[in-house]
Amino acid sequence: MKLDKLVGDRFKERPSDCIIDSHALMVRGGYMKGVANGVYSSYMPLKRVTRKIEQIMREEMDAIDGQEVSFPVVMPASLWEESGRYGSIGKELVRFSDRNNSPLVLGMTHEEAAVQLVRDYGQSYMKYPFMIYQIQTKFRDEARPRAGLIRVREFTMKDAYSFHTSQEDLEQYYDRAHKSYERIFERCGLPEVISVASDSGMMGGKVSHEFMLLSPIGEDSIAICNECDYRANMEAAESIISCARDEVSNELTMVHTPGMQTIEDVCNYLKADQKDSVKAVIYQRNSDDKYIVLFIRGDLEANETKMRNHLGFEIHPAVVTEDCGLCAGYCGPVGLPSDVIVLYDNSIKNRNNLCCGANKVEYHYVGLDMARDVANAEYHDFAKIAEGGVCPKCGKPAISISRGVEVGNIFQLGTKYTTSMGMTFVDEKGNSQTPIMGCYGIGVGRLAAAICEAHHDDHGPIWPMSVAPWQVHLCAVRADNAEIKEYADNLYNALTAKGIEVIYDDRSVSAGVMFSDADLLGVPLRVVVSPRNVKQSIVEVVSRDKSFSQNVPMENALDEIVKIVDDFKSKF
RNA sequence: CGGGGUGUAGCGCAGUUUGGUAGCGCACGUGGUUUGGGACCAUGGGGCCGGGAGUUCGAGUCUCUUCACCCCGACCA
Repeated sequence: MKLDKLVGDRFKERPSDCIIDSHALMVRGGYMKGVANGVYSSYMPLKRVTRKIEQIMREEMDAIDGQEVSFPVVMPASLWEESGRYGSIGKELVRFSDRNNSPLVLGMTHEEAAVQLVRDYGQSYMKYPFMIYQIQTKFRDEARPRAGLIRVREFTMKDAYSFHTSQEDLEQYYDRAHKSYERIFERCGLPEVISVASDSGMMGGKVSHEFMLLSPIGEDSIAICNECDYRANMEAAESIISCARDEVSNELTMVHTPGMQTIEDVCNYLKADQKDSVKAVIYQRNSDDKYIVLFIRGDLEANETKMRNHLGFEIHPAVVTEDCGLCAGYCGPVGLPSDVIVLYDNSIKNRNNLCCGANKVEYHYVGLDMARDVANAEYHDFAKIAEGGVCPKCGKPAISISRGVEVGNIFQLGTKYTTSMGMTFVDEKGNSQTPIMGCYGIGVGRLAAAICEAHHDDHGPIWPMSVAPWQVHLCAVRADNAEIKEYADNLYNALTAKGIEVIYDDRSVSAGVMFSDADLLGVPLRVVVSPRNVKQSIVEVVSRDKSFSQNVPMENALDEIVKIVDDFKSKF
């Protein structure tokens, strides 16, 4: 490819609306262009990167016995009604109608399509297990796309679905898929991606993992134990709090606390440790705005995901009105109105001598004894794990919290879709059974952005050889010089003939422009033909990250460069 | 959906307070001088100042209204 014909502008200034580096560099480097909020077109360099990522995914999916298939982007609403998701999913699912007023949806995920494709086929246990996958466009009408390709509305995803006759078989395959994912990220130049236990949310099923690139730009918080191998999404991480109890319980006493509405104010005013306080966090049920009050130790945060999972319905932070019977800022477990749902976190179980709201404006209690004063409370884990928290696995207080970009996930789906969509098979004994599913997804564009985010400098991306848009960036400095031009042309043709992917810059521009463009394209190896080098009868070969530099003799530059490229390919 | 911000050339921005010929830098075209880290001189092309409605002799600027985009939050199967 000749650089002077490469469609897409590269420029110096960072676009003002790009917050993260990968987005800015990919816009500046002529990789992509915004079309609408969260919708992008790709120019050739990005297309070549994602094509290589997709090819790696194909090879790894095929290696675990996957079969590539293709599902439709547009599906009839009736298919989604079978699983019940047509009604249960919110506005992220785009719904529209065709000319006959038949309702349609845009595919945001393809469990339904996968079951529809194989349910007639998979009627005998002998057909199992099998896995089908596709690499295709999805559309999710996200409330707030952001950060370039990290969170978009339209994106390409590799999604895979496996079908099994037993939980054991699913678990065995799930483990293979897990290892396959590790290989994919490693081959894409991101060996640092880690898997973390995650909350399965409304997808159904129990066990799931997210593959995370640790990065401050990430949208997820991850709890990592510094003492053992425990790693979990904050949403899923169990919070363990030791509950020491004072020997003597004081009497429950109401105290006047004028204007003290926050737990911090109250504790300062009462000279109490926040760990000896109970705070109320108030939510409402989405369906009818019924109030839900969570009581939790004052220094801890509520984990809304755990609350949702326990309650089994959606909630949102409450709007506390004057007449709802709850005193904002003074809400406590004693004397609460009876028409609210009350939850108690493990962190206050068995505690005594606590301070809490008195359900009376400007009053709090001290001397609260949970066992004595709130006798029939049930305690569960509703707290967010915190920095320095206790590891659920090894028990040491060694949890640290990091941010991460979710580049892939795997779920043990169970029978949610096969049951709702009536997929069955006949087992060895002639009994009808429901197949068990797993699903496995990776966002292609997000992975490309994550690679760029993890591997770049101020001047541009530094693509790993395995996903780089080209393998060699050939610069003919002073291409207006006939000797330079002829040599570089020949080298370009010879390298291309050897099957090496070369982007060739023979423009009559200054070296600065040439090198800046090369930096933005991030090709791992740069080959420079220039008057200075010709004078010494050499061709210069340098890596994009500057860790490698070698001058090869002009007369056998071709063979030397081929050798260097092969060497780089073997190191990804 | 709540809060904040921005819309002026492909990109980055000034001009808006106080209404009076549409500007600057980069990029792009042409001619020339340059040539190892985003060169220089000259000279060009490119704008419904996001859209609509108003006020006014006159609106990028004032009023109303809409739309789009960005950020924070909520949501995220």
